[in-house]
Amino acid sequence: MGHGLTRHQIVEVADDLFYRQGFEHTSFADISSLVNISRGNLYHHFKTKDDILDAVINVRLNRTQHMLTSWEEQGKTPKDCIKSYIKILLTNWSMIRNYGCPVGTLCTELAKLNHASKAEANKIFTLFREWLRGQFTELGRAQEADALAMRVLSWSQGVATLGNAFDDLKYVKQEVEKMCDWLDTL
Amino acid sequence: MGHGLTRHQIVEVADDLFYRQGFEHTSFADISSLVNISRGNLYHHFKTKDDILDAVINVRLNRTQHMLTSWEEQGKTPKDCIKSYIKILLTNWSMIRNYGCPVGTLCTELAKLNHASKAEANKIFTLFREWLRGQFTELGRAQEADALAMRVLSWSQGVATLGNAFDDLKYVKQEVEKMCDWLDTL
DNA sequence: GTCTATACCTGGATAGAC
DNA sequence: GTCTATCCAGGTATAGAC
Repeated sequence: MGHGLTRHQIVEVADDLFYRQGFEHTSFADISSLVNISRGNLYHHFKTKDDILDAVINVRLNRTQHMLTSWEEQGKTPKDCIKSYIKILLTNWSMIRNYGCPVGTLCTELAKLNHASKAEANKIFTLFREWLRGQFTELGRAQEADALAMRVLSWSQGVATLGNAFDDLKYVKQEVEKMCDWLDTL
Repeated sequence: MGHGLTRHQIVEVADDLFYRQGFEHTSFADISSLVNISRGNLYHHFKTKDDILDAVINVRLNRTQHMLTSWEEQGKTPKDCIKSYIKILLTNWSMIRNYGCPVGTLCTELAKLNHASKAEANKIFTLFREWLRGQFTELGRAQEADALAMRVLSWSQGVATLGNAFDDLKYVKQEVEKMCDWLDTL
């Protein structure tokens, strides 16, 4: 199992394809052709497709953690931080529009496949949940912090799903505004 | 192309499998073995897998339409009707828990596959949307009826996705209550 | 570490006997 | 209408040469 540049590229490409095409729909041929290595060579780096998935989930967990940390560094108040989360609906709109929310769609796909890594994928949701809970706690809402975190999570999930289905940027913009307004009333 | 009992059974089984396993993950072998016919025979009834999908979407559209009509017959007020919609989260919890929302998950899968029938599947969302809009209009909220309909749709979508990911019935119950309370304040 | 070749299986789809 | 046999493409995975 390599740990070098090629392996890194494989995970990067797989991450992208799993998001855009779905895990199951992505083949070894898809990945290897984009990395410019042979199919057989892929197996030198990863024994199975499930191994690639685990590596992808790990990368997503790390990337999410870094994003959350950088939001905390940039935002002055907890509300600023939470708004950074809300606004990814717009920041990533060009992707969400076509492929939905990367977290939600992976979790639902793995749920249907009854995949062994389903629990790992769910951890990405948990990461967001606990971070949001922390922000609401800092806001002085310790008692209802988890419920508020879930509220923000589910709101954005719903908007991502419907924004994707109806391909409606205007709607997403309105909802993002509503969410920010709602947050300001807290 | 047959129109008899077998064809009906095929669509019924495919409907169930597409929901539980996903469209792509469901094979002709899966369907034919459950209908107790040979794989080859399946092709007597449907030329392609996409044809089966179209038939399934059609059935779902019809079923949804009937459900909406029966809600109107049962509910005395528009709020009763909307609550019938909200409560499917609990009525169908044993399925949502494992496989998510049948409408949302099909739409996101077809979006990733860039499937020709994506637009057809989205019509199920539209059916709910327009029916909800009608209910809010009757409630005397004509001007904001569509926005309210989208609000209800996205709220339930978000709750279904997170309820599925965290396998949390208690959370779903709380959200259903919150949605009903919110509706009562309108 | 990288590549080719290849085994093996499953899936979608067709042809033709009954 | 139903079946078997079969084709072909594509997918996962392995062996072994370089």
